[in-house]
Amino acid sequence: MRETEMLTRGKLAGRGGVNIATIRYYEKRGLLPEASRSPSGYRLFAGDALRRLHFIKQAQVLGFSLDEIGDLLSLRMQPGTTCADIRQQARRKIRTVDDKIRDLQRIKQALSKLAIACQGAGPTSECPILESLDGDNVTQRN
Amino acid sequence: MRETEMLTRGKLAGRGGVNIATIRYYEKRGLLPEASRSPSGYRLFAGDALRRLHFIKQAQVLGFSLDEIGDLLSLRMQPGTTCADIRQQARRKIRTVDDKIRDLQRIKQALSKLAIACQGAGPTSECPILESLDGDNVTQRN
DNA sequence: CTTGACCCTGTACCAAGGTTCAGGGTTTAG
DNA sequence: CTAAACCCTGAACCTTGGTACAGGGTCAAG
Repeated sequence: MRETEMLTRGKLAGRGGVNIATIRYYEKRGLLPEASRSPSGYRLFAGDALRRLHFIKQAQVLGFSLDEIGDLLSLRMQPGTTCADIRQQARRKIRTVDDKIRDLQRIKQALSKLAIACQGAGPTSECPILESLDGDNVTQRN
Repeated sequence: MRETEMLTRGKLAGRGGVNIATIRYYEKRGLLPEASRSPSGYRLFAGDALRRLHFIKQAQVLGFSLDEIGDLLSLRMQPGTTCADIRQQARRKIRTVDDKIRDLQRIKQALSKLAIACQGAGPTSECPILESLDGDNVTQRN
């Protein structure tokens, strides 16, 4: 293993595609590890912080809140937890992910149906999106 | 078709599982149709408002913003648009939905891998969630 | 040895999505 | 006829997830 390159806050932000202030914010929230510091007090992040940052951003797009993302991240990391705990947590998350996927597929189907139903060149209002999109047979967590 | 039952704001909120104030808020944002009013000024929603409310809540869980949900809803409804417009919009949405599904599947896989890797009863830190979850080969819209 | 591009901190501010409040009518059960 | 339980409005307030600012050090190029 070669010495992982250390990143300043600005570089980490740049590579992660986020605002520089966001890094400080995530660090404060515990989503990024507290960076070590240079003699002059500059943050120095190890390369794994970048991977974490990517993960956070990805999960966020999928509708996980920062708190939930914190949970996901801490599945690893916890010093007092057993593998069984982690397995259980992971399975819980898998279930909610599955639910989301199912709901998205339903939406997708509805949209496709709409696109197909809408073959003509006529005016709208022949295009019943609501009728296909709803129906309350839908996952209702929360 | 029997007369659809009219719902007051409170009933609609109750059946939709949302705060009563939310109804007013959605109405103002144009996500719910403006309700007709009783002689004394009480809102009266038709049954279709409840279906819409369900749809909004569902879509929200999936990471759509209220603005995007507004777009989805207005795919129908627009008086000036042609079917071709709608088809195009629908296809755009389908693509973003597909992306979300793909990302979720990636996360799910990672979680499954974690659950499997974590078969033992040992202590944590043998459970590398980050290692499986990331990898920057991930959809990066925004 | 200075100037521009960084970095530090604490604090203020912002947008989205709601929720609560104040002040006031309405309706319905007892 | 009155109290509880609704509903109305405008406006203030709250949480989440950031962003921006002020006031001040640091470091690398010229």
